[in-house]
Amino acid sequence: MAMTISELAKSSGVGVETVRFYQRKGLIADPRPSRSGRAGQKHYDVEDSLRLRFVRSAQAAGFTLAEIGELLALDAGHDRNRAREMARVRIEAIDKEIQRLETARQSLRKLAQECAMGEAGPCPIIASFESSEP
Amino acid sequence: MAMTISELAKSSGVGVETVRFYQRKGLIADPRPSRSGRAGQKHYDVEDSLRLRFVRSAQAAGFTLAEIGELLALDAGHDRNRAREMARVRIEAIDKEIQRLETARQSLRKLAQECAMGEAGPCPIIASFESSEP
DNA sequence: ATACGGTCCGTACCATAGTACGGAGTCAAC
DNA sequence: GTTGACTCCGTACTATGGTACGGACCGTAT
Repeated sequence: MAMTISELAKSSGVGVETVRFYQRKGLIADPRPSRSGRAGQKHYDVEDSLRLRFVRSAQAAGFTLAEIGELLALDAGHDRNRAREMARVRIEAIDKEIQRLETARQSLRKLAQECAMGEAGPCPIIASFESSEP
Repeated sequence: MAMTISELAKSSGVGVETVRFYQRKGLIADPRPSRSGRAGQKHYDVEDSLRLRFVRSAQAAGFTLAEIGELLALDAGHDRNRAREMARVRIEAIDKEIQRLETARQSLRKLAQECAMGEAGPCPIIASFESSEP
């Protein structure tokens, strides 16, 4: 059950330094000095591993580390309403971002296509800022 | 036609400091000492404004400032193939990102829904890392 | 003539999310 | 009894994209 920091890191697909960074940020539990292991070393268990995985997946959902810290605090206080609210806000932000990316994608595709046909003149991908030269 | 730096900044919706920052990065043309204006001051024109707008829209498409610098250099060398290639790569990256966001959105929505119905137990948004507590 | 607003330039600082480094300790094997 | 692997801890550094600050200067209005 007990893991060293490098085992924990490997089990969650992050680096040792990243684990320590999250520790400093309070995102994973304060490591407990091990009773049964080497003096001065900490040990971690499956709970820590799952918590670390939660951090990574919350990050993938676009939460910042600060927000993830808040989610963890909310959980400690059993504040489900606030957690749901945060999820809602994040979903809205994701939707906006998807919209923005799709717009960018469209215009980029259009420009690339214009650029592909016709070798004359400046590339339209870049030309926009040249269109009013003397 | 000639503008001061603050007029240029305003015309493109950025701050004066940001204009100078882009200048240092070589993203907008070296300002020319003004002939007709105040001694020691630079002036800018519509071309600069368009260039600044190009930087902002390329940024919106997800290009980094370094890539934008490359695009501008390519334009100077009339290298349309490379510009098209960069656009293609960027479109692929955008597609991947949209996919990633849609996945994140789905799982977040699912979690929020699970959280909404049923007040018992820990919030599923956060609970994942608690599921194996003793 | 001096205060005000604007500019120039260099440098420092901010947030975000890590990554690296150096010194010290500890354990196990050889 | 020393080497190697691993850990701890603090601090520093990285990249990205800005943002702010302080001193100097310039021109105009009062």
